[in-house]
Amino acid sequence: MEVLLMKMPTTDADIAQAIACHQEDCSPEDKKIENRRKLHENADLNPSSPSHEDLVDSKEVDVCIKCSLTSLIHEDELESAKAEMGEVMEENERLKKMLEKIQDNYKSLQLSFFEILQHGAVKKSKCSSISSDHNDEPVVVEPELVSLSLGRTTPMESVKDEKTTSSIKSKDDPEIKAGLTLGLDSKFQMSSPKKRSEDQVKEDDGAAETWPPNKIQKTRSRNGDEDQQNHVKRARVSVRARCDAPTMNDGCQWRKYGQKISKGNPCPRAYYRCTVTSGCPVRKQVQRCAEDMSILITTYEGNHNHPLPVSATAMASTTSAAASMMLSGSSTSQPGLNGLNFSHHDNSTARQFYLPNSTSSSLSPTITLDLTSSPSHSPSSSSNYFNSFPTSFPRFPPTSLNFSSSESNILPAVWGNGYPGYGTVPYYQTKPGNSILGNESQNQIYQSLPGNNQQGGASQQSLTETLTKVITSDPSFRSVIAAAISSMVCNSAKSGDQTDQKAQHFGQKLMQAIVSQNEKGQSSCSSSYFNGLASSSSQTGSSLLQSSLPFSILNSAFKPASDGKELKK
DNA sequence: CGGTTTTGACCAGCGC
DNA sequence: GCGCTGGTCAAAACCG
Repeated sequence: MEVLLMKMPTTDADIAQAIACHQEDCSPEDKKIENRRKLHENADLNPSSPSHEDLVDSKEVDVCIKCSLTSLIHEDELESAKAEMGEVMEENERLKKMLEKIQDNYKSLQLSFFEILQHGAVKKSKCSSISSDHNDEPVVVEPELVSLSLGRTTPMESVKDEKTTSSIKSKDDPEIKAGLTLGLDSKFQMSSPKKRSEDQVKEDDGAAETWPPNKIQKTRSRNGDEDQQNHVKRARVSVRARCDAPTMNDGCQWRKYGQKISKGNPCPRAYYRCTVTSGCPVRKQVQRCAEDMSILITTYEGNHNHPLPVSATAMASTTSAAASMMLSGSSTSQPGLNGLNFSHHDNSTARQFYLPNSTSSSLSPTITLDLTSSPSHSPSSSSNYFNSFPTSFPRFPPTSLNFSSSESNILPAVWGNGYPGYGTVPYYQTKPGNSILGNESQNQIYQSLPGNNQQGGASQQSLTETLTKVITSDPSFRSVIAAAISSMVCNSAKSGDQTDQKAQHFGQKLMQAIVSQNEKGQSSCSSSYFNGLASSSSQTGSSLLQSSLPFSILNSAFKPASDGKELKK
């Protein structure tokens, strides 16, 4: 956003300069035309002048007409450019104010966050002593003790994770264990109880926080099973997107460290490691879909331990929020508990578009974000994803969210763009435990998703209302939706046809509502609110996203502890 | 020359 | 125990 603001002219002088530059940029041919236009303008002013009488040749007349038209076009262009500049300036001012608000709020929230962390550290000691005294009772995990880590792990957070998981260890229900250690770096307690107790501390200061240097890693992987334990327990987020490039440009820097032909797919799977910082534990696997080579399946694993480039935040927030949603779903994956009726499906369903069926993937919780719109390739993505639970599924079944765009199949612009450098906005943190969707929300999601809309021609307004309820009811889902909408909006901005522009406007309104929602902290938002925004913005969603996402997630980090309590139900 | 990619080897987990 | 498979390592090759 800063880059955008820098480039935008803010004064009339800037506009004049920009216009001058525009004129200077004209080709020599344009300049000739411009000179001739001026010549003929003079001639028009003095019709009786000899030069005008010389224009008897029809060709000359034609040229004159052409020049006049050209001059008109140029004037129109200038005027429209000026008008655009004016609009851009207004937009610029709005964005500046928005940015200031966001920065202020971010600072205050950051302060609050660290305060809570400090309080949590004090409470942890109390809590541990209490838990040791009351081993029979389930340990109540304080809201502050739930990991706020999503995407980026700070040492303080990792300490929290450690404490959290250690507190959870005393719980009997393994599902709840998994669910309460939320976050992308959540450590699913997949190992046997014996191993767990021994490895717990090692894991938490190990790869889950920062990937050890290669030599250390090698030593560790050769000597022990810490790494295996870690990678087994990490949540994975798989993103399906149409992409012609060998790999999606998601804004991060990756280094390929391996390639493997996997069973069932002729396309090799490539293994990448994040190289933004040397110790970043994030890895991703990239593989083309066996059934549709145009679909790229990118599976992310781990948390970035560094600030992300602006262009990477959309993907990171999406995957993080999705992971947290999925993990919280895992915690309540028993149908009888909350009737969770979306996103889980068994491996057989997942294999329709080929998901890794490896030993580790069957153990790792995996969520799939389907950003393609290929019902023919993945019927499950539009229907089965949100169907009832399978009667049996692996312990951590792949989980899917379908954000298919009905019109745009191309890769979201946010991910397809270049690498604009690091933003000033640090990677956001959230309280993943908040991501549990209530039944109502899930049903609303179910009903509002394109593939599941019973009334195909439902009005946009009702859809908006439904989305609004869903979004406002769950902060984490806000971020997911915002990122998904952003991707669609960006697609629309690229293609630029009329239908897409409608979708673009809708996305902008929705995202502005999300931003506003976060600013006001309201619990509901009427559809009239969206309507009021109908003509308020001409900005593309990508920039809005940058402002909205951190906000929504930060808000979610401070959602009252009621969500955490819901977890246990 | 430093960073990245390629590629064969190695290791661990799982199923039979 | 053996074979299969996925994931990772590390030396060599490649590239800017």
